[in-house]
Amino acid sequence: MAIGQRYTEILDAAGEVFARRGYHVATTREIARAARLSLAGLYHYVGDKDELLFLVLARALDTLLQSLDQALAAARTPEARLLALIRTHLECGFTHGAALRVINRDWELLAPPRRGEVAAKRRAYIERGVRVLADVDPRGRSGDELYSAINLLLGMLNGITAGPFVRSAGDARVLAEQVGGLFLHGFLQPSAEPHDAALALFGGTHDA
Amino acid sequence: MAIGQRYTEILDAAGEVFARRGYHVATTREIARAARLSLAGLYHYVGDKDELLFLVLARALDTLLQSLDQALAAARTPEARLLALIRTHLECGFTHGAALRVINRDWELLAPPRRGEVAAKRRAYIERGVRVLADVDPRGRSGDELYSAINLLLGMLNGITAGPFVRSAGDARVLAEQVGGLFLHGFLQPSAEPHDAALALFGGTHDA
DNA sequence: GGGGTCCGTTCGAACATCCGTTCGGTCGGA
DNA sequence: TCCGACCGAACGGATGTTCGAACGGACCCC
Repeated sequence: MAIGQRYTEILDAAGEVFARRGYHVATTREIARAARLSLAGLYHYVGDKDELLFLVLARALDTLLQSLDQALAAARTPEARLLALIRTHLECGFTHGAALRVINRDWELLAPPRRGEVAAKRRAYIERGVRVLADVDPRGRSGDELYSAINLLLGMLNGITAGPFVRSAGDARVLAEQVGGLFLHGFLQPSAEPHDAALALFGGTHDA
Repeated sequence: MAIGQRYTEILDAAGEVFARRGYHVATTREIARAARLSLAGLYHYVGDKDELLFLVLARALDTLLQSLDQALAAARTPEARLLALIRTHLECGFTHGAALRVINRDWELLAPPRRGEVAAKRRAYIERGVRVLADVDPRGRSGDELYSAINLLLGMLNGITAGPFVRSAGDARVLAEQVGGLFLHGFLQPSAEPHDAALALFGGTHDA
């Protein structure tokens, strides 16, 4: 492949616009302008608005999966692997927040043939999560239970990255520890770490 | 007020269509058809598509808040109150799943004046959650920490109700216990209850 | 080296369609 | 006769998409 540089620029622009405005509010004209291209020029590179969304989603999921595998390989203990998963997810949510937001909100808008492909990548990602959870699980939970648990965890993480929180990548590390601690030991855990100001870093779900 | 019955029928239809298709994909013609009304007939009752979304959201949030207050008043211990919150949220997500889905996905699409009103209701709901969490908190967490924690919890719950899980209201009770247990005691908790098949009730995030 | 020609890139302008919204009018009961 | 409920038909605008053409460098043949 080794796709042209112009091509990736267009995908970057499209991803940014999709994330900021949502698939249906974003117009092809707006995307073309963001890519510094005329409308017809955009259609020279891409056949369809749907294809544009697909490319953005596929690329984002690929880098997310790649980052995850890299982080998992570097971690030693099962617990560290879980922390790595959480941190990677948050980091991707902060740095490429644009793309991740599109993934969670707009991927169902894809036309069926391409949606299946994106769904497969999503499943692969969740599959990784299940294996990580299985390793830290003290009691032998069933696959379905682990599947549910990882969905709960991802729900928490997406709740963080979806809202207008802090977006510094530096926060991801300390934030991951907090979230991981809560997930592993629960809200009732007496007092895990003394650096408790971190959870206060991100706020709530506000409006404009 | 005591709004006419036809009016609430229209809101029901609109909420169902919004939930199934999303705000921008749903057309006023589709909503009119679902309400067994002509297009112009729909506009006799409602001035705007935006107003329609607002009414759906406002009504859903009102019933959610009302159900929550009712459940909270009936619960005795702080822990029971947290369970009640979780169960109410899940029940609303299952029975009126349509509306809740709209709340989490489409409320940002409202035009600014009405969006503020909905945001206020949202904040009121979260405020309830913060107070509930404050009561079960063993260490004295700050308001911001509690705020973050309730957002994490709601993220989990929305992750459940957003996906294509089981929608029977009977599941909500046992599911709430499972989720509540996980949130309070953590994933590492050795073995809380023996009835572990419940978490397996709901599946993952699939496609069509 | 020069003229000709292809081809990738880019554009302005339009086309077709769909969607939110409105207008004028009909019908039936008070 | 009035009035609210309801409808068929249209209007205006926005949006995804396409068409035909211009520009410019690469390559070829003489």
